Order: sequence, then C-alpha cells, then structure tokens
Amino acid sequence: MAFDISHGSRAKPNCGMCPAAVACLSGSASQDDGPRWSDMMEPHSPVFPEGKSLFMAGEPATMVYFVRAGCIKTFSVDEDGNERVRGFHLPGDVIGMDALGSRCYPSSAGAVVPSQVCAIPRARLLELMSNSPLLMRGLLSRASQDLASALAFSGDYSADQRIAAFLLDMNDRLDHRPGETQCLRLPMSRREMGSFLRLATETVCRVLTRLEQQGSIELKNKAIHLKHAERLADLAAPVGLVSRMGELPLAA
Amino acid sequence: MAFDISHGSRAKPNCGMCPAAVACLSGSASQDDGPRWSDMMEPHSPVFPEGKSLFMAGEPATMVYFVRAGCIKTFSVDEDGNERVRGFHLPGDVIGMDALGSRCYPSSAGAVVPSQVCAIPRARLLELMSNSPLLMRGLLSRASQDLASALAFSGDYSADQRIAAFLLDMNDRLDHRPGETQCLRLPMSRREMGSFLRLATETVCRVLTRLEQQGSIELKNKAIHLKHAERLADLAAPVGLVSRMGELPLAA
DNA sequence: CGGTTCCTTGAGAGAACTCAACGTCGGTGG
DNA sequence: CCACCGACGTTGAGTTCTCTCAAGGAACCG
Repeated sequence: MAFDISHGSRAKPNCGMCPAAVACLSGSASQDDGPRWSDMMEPHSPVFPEGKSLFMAGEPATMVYFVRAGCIKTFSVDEDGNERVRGFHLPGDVIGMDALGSRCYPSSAGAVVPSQVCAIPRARLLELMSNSPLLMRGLLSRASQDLASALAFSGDYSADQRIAAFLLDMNDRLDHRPGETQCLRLPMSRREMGSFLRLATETVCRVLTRLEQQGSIELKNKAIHLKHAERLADLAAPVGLVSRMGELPLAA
Repeated sequence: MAFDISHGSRAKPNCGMCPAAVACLSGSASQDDGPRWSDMMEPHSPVFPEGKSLFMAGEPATMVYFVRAGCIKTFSVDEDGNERVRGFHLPGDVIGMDALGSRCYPSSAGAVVPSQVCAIPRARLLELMSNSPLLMRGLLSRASQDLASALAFSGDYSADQRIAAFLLDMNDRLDHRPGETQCLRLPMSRREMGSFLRLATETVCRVLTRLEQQGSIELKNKAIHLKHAERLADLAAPVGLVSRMGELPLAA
C-alpha cells in the first residue's frame, strides 16, 4: 500500500498531504477549490478494519466518501443472504455518487482490507457542485466512467475474458511503482472476485490456474504477476474496458 | 401508442401539450422551470424511423434527448459487429445523461420503432443544472434510477428470472390505460430482448413459450398478456428490480 | 497446535448456446 | 390476387461452458 494507514488514523484530512488527493481532485476542482475542498471534509478520516461496513443499502445517504487507502467494496445482499459485489473502490475513487440523486444508498459498502476514507456530507457536496460547475463536471465525469466500467463488466463474456479484463483493470488502477514488474497484489478474495464477475469461486480458481499454465500470469496467492499483459489484453479486448488512466484533462 | 407521431412531426416542443412531459419533468424542475424548459429545447422534435440512429458511440456528445414517443435503444457494437443493447428508453426517459461528464457518447442510440425525441444541447443543460439545484437533483435522481435498474439486470440470474423481471419492468414503464387488462405491446424484437438480457434469441423464445405453457402469460406475437403477474413477480423477485413508478416526490 | 477460512482440484449435472430446420409475418412486384 | 422474398419467430438436437457438490491442501489466528 502506498499510504500507510497504521499511522495517523483519524487524522484530519489534508488533501495537500494525501497521496490520493491527485486522483480525488483530478478533473474535479480548480486550484482554488483545493482549500475549500479540505474544509468540506469531516474532521476525521475514519479507519475501517477488514469487513467493517461503511453503510448499508437503504440507509439514508448522508455522506459521500473518497477512498484514501485500502479497498472498499459496494455490494447488495439478496433475499437468500448471498452477497453480490457491485464494485471495488481503490484510493482516489468516490463512493456514494449513485446516491446523490436519491435519499438512500442503493447498495451497501464495506472494507475489503483495512481502509481509510474521507467523508463529505452529501448536502454539502451538492451545494458545492451547484457553485462550481467545474466540480460538477468532474464528478459527473467520474460517475460516467464508473458507469461505463460497470456496463463493460456486465457484458456476456466468457470467464476467461472477464478475468483477464478484471486483472488488467486492477493493474491499471492499483498504483504500483513505475518500472517495477507488473505484480498485482489483489486486495479481494477469490470469492469476492467471483461475486463481482458473476462466477463461482471455483471457476475463478480454474481460470487463474489455466492462465498460469498458459504462461500469461504467475500466481503467488493474492499476488499475481502479469507475465504477458498483451496476451491478457487480446483476451480481454471484446470486453471493451477502456483504461481509466485516460483521464479527462482539466480543460473543458 | 399514447401519442400519435404521424401528425405534427418536427413540431416545436411544447411541454405543456406533450403527454410525456409529466415524466420528463417529474422531480426534475419546479413549476417555474416549465416555460424555461420548453425554451431550452431545440426548435424541432425530429422523428426517427425504425432503425435510424440518433448518434453513434464515440461521437461528440452535443445533445441530451428526451423520448417523446416510441422506443429508443442504446447499444454498443463489439469488434465482431455484434450489437449489445444497453437499455431501452421509453417516453419520458432521458438519453445521454451518461455523457454529461464526458465529451463523447459512450454508446450508440437508435430507434427501435418510429420514435420522436426532444433535444437539448448538453452545454445548456449543464448550465441549467448549475442554476437550478432542483433540476440537478432531479436529473441525478433519474440517472441513479437508471443505474440501479441496469445493475439489477446485470445480475447473475436465470433466463426465466431475467425475462420475468424484464416483462414486469416493461409493463411498469409502458403506459397502458388503467383498468385495461395488462397487455404489453413490446416494441423490440426477440433478438433485441435477448441482446439486452444477455440471452440467445432462441432462449428468449423458449422461455416465453415455457411461461405461456405454465399459464403465466399469453403470447400474441409482440403483444404479451400478463395473466399471472404475481407468478412473474415471484419469479423475478431475486432480481431486485424496484418499480420506477415509485418516483421521488418533488419535496426535498 | 486445533480451528477456521480460503484456495485448489476433480467429477458430474444442468443451463444456455450453437447449429439447423421450419413456420409466420409483412412487404413488393408481377 | 398471388407468388416471392427476407426478416423474424419457434422448435428440436447436440454441445459446451459454468455451476454444484465433494474433498483435500494451504494460510491465518487465537
């Protein structure tokens, strides 16, 4: 993890110091908004231990969260108690945008690994958006990207294609030191991965094993070395997931 | 169809006269916004014959559309030329909200049956949203609902469950005179239905036939009579699709 | 160390797909 | 009016992919 959450838990947010701030604010606020942005935030950035939930589906949506460190999943639970992961949120990602227009969170959210988030009251964010078209544009842009990503994964693709696309997506989004060999350290379990990709846990395992036998990847538990990213990209091409690195620059 | 598009094609939008206006503006604008709203619109409401496309994926997003009559599908085309329907949009629905934050439309849009839409320049809408928090709230609310619906259908459910949920959703959204027996007239082909639900055309047919044999529905080509909506609802329950009739009232 | 959860692999079952054929509908032109 | 055509809809047979059930191994924690 790029940001050690063991120190400074419950620290007052200071976006100037936060390694995730670049991603949080990218395309979302002008230079001037920086200080105001920090001031908006709740005074503490709570730490959530693994498994702890931020909020439950149906709960009144009071806050919007920005992930500072760790990994947060959003999910819903069907009547049989089965969990369905809707998405994984990494440092710099926003959680709760889909509740901006409604009173309640449409899904639950919980920490996949120990995580830290910054919170901003939903009403304050709406107000801020009204005052800053640039911020509104930026946040809408993020929401659009999340939507596009969700739609891409919702397609009817084979297990191999979905997993290849997932690995590449996580590789894009998890920050890893440049120059370092592409070694993913996935925060989530096989079960959570399968839940997100609509695959049985066993199928996830089998596909990963198959990809390893083909020499495309190398498995070391949750660490995955992408040996032939190109081959994965070929496999994942039909999914049509565009890299989120291609951020919208600040210019309108 | 509740609104005969054979007359008044290319008519100047007049939301006071339009049967879809209630849905368009529901929760989206205050009383005062009504006239301003009409003025925003492009001077003509173009008619799109079946198959005609409104815009293509990747095209610069200049307009946001409101469906006035007919049925518009949004879709993407993969590298093999296969069409994947992302959603069906009925009178009162918005198209292009997912492009508000980006420069280009993420998917293509085309008429499923002869259809009429009202267009509003994207920039004008963004401007209007900045000036009217209520409008912003309303439109975000719609976007949230669309997202929730898309997520519900993206779940890993059986063909029967997805089709039952789809029929009930269409029944909710297609306006039919109250008191009339619940007789759906689906605008889309089996192929389009399957494309949306991630099912082969043949599977759609088989499931519909099965539902008919069970006495749940009655098929007359594209007209479908829901004989036992309850049974369908039981089947579709796990999909967790909430009726869109439960609109957010105007009150904050 | 137990105990638990997660990961992995195998065997069999089932759901949906593909391929193929045929029926139906709506339009077009002789 | 009827024959023809193409697109759409329906049904059957066989295949494939993924799931379920089952069991053993590995990692983690008190």
